[in-house]
Amino acid sequence: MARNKQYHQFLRQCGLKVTSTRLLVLDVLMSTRTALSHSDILDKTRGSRLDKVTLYRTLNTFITHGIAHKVASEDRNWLYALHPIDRNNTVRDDHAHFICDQCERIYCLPVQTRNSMPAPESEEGFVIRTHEYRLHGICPQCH
Amino acid sequence: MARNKQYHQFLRQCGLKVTSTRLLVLDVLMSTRTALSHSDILDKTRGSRLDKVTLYRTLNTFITHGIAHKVASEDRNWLYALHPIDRNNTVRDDHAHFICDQCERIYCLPVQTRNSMPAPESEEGFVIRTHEYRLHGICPQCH
DNA sequence: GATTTTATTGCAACTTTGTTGCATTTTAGG
DNA sequence: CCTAAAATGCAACAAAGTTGCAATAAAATC
Ligand SMILES: [Mn+2]
Ligand SMILES: [Mn+2]
Ligand SMILES: [Zn+2]
Ligand SMILES: [Zn+2]
Repeated sequence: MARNKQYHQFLRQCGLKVTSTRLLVLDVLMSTRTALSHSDILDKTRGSRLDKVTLYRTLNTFITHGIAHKVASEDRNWLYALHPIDRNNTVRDDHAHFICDQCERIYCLPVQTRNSMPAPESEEGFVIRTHEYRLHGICPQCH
Repeated sequence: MARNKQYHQFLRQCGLKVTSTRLLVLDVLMSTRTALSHSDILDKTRGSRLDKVTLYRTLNTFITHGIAHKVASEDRNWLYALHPIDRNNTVRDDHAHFICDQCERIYCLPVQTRNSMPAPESEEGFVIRTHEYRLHGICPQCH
């Protein structure tokens, strides 16, 4: 409940009205290391009669306001996560998505940026603007 | 129709029965540069009364037999493509997916392998086995 | 070439994920 | 406290994909 004040301030900074739904969803997303699906979040908020449509809209609002982003899971639905934050509290938009082949959880991991971006091989006319690294393997939980 | 003989041989090599559906889908996938969705393929085969379930099953068969692979599109559904083939006719499983931000087409592009894989930064316990590069930008068609 | 075996196909019904329209409620600011 | 604007809940809908089952087509054996 001390958190709530911080979340409140944070939402207002983002130009959003503060609602109980937004505080709730923000808290769920804050308290996980892995990206969560819409139904994961619904499960974690059982008892708070949060409507599924409202949750979809809340997540989209978070995305359009730069609070969260979504990642496609291996079984074709969206997982949502807050933007990873650096040691110096700045948002890292250059990060990788680690997909555990065993538990299927997806983690947003900071990666070493010294690696150069893979360039298309002898292909002309492809102009790269952004990129996403998806890493597959085994996560610490499943090791 | 000269192609059909090649496809026929190819399917048998893969341990699959030769059916008109498989020949048809193989031909569609052969004759495109970009990954296609289930409904793209249905559209391109209109007139051949190919059932949607049969198409899903055919695509999955191609995947489990190493003929094709699927890529998640930006709007959360699967696009299917044959494995890209090298100059020396060997399958490249190390390639990038180029997503055009304008036309939303996805291309499988060979990439220079000299770039090292991005390693997780100071994170322990993540064992990377494979990876996928997703590159966003503008494709030659939309340039 | 006909027969048998086995895999593939088509259809209907269903599930899961996500969207739209609209009436009601909540928020923020004066 | 009052008001305008935004957020919410509900019902109905749409798209993507799956399951079970009976009918059909491929290929192996004779
Ligand atoms: Mn991420
Ligand atoms: Mn590919
Ligand atoms: Zn795991
Ligand atoms: Zn394009």
